Amino acid sequence: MPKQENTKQKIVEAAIDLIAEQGYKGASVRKIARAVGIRESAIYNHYENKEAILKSIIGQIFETPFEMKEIEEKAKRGKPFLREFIVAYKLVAFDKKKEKLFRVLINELFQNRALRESFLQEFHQKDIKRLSQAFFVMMQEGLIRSDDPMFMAQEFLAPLFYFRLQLSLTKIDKQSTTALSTIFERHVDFFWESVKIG
Amino acid sequence: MPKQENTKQKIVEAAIDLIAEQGYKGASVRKIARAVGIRESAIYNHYENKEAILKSIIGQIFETPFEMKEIEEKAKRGKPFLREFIVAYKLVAFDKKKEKLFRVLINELFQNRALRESFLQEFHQKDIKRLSQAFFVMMQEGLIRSDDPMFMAQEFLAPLFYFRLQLSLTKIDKQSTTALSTIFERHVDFFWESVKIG
DNA sequence: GTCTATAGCACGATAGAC
DNA sequence: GTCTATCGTGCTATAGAC
Repeated sequence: MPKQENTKQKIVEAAIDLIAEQGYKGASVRKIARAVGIRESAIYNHYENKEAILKSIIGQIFETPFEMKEIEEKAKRGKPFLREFIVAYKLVAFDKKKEKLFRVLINELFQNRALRESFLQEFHQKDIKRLSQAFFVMMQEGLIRSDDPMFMAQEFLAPLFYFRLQLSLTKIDKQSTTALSTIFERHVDFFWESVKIG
Repeated sequence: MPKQENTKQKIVEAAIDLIAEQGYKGASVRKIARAVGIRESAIYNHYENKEAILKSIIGQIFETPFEMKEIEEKAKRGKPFLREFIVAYKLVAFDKKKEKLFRVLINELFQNRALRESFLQEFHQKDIKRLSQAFFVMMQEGLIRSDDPMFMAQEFLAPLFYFRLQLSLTKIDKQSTTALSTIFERHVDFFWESVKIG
């Protein structure tokens, strides 16, 4: 890997750290350069301007963290599918890098239209679609009660987002996250109890 | 009301508008003064500094929007209690001023420790406590299945927050909110179906 | 690809006249 | 209580030497 790419990556990593902590406006080119160990002007050899760095970061936020194959097949098992989903979700929520990107997301959600649209489309719709497919299968199999699969997917997903936010907020102040460590599994249990048949 | 208080209020209103739109760092004293129709220096006759304005706004975010009296009595009716709760919640979510304050909250959640703590304690805990009380009564009355009332309250509340965020994001880009207008009521229906007995 | 130097502007805040 | 004027700082970005 050439030296250029190394510095470019260092810049974006430093920017993620700073934007997660202080927001886009607080993450000045000066501070980013200082964190990387170069001068401000050198930044512009790698990115056209400050906004280009943000764009590159936004791209990373919505990189699919995990693929789920054979949804229809796995969904037939019912609750184990949800457990598997939650394991993947937790992996993302507790991942250090992904957590930083989550903070960037929240920080800039109301400032950046492209971010908003990606959030509503990628972040939200993609999971909703996948889950509603699974719930549809479960309904057909008679595992869960009949309802609108899309809405059921929303109901399953929405608390996860909230718990993830709580986790992030708790972590930033270095408070104990033990109360939150099992909350994702409890959610699956509660939800399954809510929709299962028999 | 003296003229002083009038200007002071204008300042904080302008600040809310600007912070909701551009964040705390984007809402410069210059811009606030311009919106009020005075010079920057005049701001400092009403607030010690910029941060003092923010503090005053943060106080407003957590002013209790609605009291709920006779929780225990109302909870005995079961679903109608949840409906009443959701009506109050919707009133807040769709209120213009409260929606601006919600944006301020999200914008500065990771930047301001006092805001974070108030969010976790006031915003979250207060509703949780109230709801878990109600669910406890409903369990005693045999209206809903037995479970941890606190967790059930979380499960009821978490989607509301997510839907409120979705609503705010949709409104900011002036997209249609019709799909979201009934989502709160649907949530109550879904939830009640999930926990009711018989 | 990094440096020094600098342009040009916006920021928060203060001093002092009225 | 508001004004004009100003200070010192930090900001994004560019020019040009090495």
